[in-house]
Amino acid sequence: MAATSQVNPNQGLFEEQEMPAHQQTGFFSFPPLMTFPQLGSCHQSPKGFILPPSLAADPSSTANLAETLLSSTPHKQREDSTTCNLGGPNLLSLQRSSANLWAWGDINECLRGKRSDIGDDHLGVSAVKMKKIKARRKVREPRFCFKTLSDVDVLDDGYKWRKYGQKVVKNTQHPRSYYRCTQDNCRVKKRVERLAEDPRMVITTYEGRHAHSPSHDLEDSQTPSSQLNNFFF
DNA sequence: CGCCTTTGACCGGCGC
DNA sequence: GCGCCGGTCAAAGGCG
Repeated sequence: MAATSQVNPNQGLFEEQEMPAHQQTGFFSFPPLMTFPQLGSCHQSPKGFILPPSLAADPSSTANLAETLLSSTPHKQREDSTTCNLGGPNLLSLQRSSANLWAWGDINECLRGKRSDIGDDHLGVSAVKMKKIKARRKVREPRFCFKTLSDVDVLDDGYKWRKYGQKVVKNTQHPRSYYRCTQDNCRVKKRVERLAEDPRMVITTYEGRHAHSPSHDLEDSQTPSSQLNNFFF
């Protein structure tokens, strides 16, 4: 896919700036229209990015886009959790919480569509719950997740992964797989599972940031991911 | 032989 | 304190 234009680096994808009232629900403030080299344009809705059909239909491109989004997150915000709200097959949105809430259970419920008000979930938690969350709060890597319509579980995001575990989680028919980046000194992990309601959808959750370029770069320095990463930083 | 997946065991957090 | 659950470990086996 040819790039029509490039992202203005000064836009600061995840800069916390003049958040419109209607977006102050935990979502990052995105520019209204994002154009990703080689991936095409993504219009922004109050809920996140609306992926063009060509992009939404391509799992690899979606994975690359998600990686790009995390790559462009300012350091101070990477300290927070960044999760993806799954509003639909073509919607990719990232959610910020004010604390590093390590509550996979919440995310999992989000993924299963059991909650419609994800923003309120994080912003309106009870004091008791917050206390418990803080108690279990640890220094964790930034993470985000997204879903993709795909026949294959592992999307080609340009990195090389090694599977280190598989688990059947409660109330799901499909096992969850755990992967680690094979690169030395890279502690990035990802989880892959199928959406309970729609097994055609793959839920991919990334944790951490790669300290290296995608493995494809070793063979081809002109890959989209390389361009994107170099572009943002 | 090296790298990978598989899979049961183990561990720690959490709710009751 | 106990049991459940998710996440990780590590041994074993497969594959190129």
